Amino acid sequence: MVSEKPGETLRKWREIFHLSQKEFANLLEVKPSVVCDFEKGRRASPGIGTVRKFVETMVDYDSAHGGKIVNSMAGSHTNEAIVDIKEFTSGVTIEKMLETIEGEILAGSEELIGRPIYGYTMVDSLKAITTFNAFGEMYGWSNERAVFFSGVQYGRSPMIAVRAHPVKPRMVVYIKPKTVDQLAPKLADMERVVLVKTELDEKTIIGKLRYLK
Amino acid sequence: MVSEKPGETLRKWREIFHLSQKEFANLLEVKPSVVCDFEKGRRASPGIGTVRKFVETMVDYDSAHGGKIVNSMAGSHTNEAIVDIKEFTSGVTIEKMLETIEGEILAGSEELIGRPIYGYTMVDSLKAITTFNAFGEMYGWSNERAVFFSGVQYGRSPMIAVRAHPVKPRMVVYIKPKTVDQLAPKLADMERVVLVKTELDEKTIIGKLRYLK
DNA sequence: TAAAAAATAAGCTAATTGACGAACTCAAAT
DNA sequence: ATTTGAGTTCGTCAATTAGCTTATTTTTTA
Repeated sequence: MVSEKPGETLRKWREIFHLSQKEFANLLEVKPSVVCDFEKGRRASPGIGTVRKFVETMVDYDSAHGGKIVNSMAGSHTNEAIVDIKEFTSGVTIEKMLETIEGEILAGSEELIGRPIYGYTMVDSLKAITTFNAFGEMYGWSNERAVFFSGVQYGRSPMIAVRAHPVKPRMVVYIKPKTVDQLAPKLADMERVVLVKTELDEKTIIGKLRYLK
Repeated sequence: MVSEKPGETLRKWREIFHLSQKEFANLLEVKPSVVCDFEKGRRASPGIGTVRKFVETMVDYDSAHGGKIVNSMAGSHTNEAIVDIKEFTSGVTIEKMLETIEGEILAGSEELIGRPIYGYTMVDSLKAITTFNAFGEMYGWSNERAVFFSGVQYGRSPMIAVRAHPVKPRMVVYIKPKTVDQLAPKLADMERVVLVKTELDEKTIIGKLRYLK
């Protein structure tokens, strides 16, 4: 929608949802001419409020009819490996994060822990590897984030995965690792990632992180 | 950005790009107070033109600095940015491809242009970046392929993306670039990639390539 | 602690949006 | 040949945005 021709995009969507201008206008509680004006680009730069209203109306309409269209689009492959994924509304420093999760630093220099991160992803290590490529969906809207791995044995494969993947998080946290192989901190240093372990369990961590914004 | 609080989102992004309000305002060619107004929500529903301007400015700024941030986001999510992606049923030489798209070579030695490629991907540079999906899904069945970039400004960040990504195409085509930064051919040479520009537009190219098999 | 930088706030103008409704085109159906 | 319905155009107008300038407050940094 944020394109040169938002009107054309809007029209495409309306057509996908099989709505006439009149029907759509009724749902929106505006007159059909308004819909037309937008589609034909009389208003070149609609406010995002308007855009949101339009999109929400179509989605609501679709859910009320069984969600056929939306479901067929959403990557409904909810990845089992991803336990939790969240964005913060503002940056949280790695330092702050460390306190919150009672983490112990395994790798990462002083300068790195001042950097802000904007969200986190919690992954079940075993599932991430055995099920298909969870690493693609690991990143939310920012990769300036922390990635938590649970079910860690030696902490080798998670770091190798991070190393192999083109997108790097800023912080990797091992949840209750059995032991930590000496290779892991070395890889973390190479990637300039802060590597941390915590003895808290998954639920406790999620609970504590809820109050970070 | 199309959220309840576009201002907060905007700020988050500005911070990720490590820009002060003043710096960002300078890039946008507006006064700092304007940036503040948006971030603090004095304008609740900015036009999508404004949104686009803001995003493009950040992306351009990033490209001019090596595209670190944008490149590091590559990998996840869906594929709005991919305009077209196709596999040939047999190998087509780069030479043949050049003729077809009326391309002009910017980098790449004689020996390279005899190599066969097996498909192509056409990417909208801006969308690749603004929709955060980018270069992860660029490769089809074979990486022995051409990658077309449309919406190229200076051709810097596309080549840097290629350089950063573990999988390399054989051929990179810029569709109607504004200008081509001298860095691009250098990077292409390093990667042993044939770099080409064409003045044909996307649709024409897709049309012509349809008849290659 | 003082000075500098960054961010907010407030007030103002011009341009644009968001909405309406009436008149209009164009195809298809009667 | 006329009706119907979907879509378009356009004049109008209040509300909002986009921008400026000039303080003022908050946060950093020296």
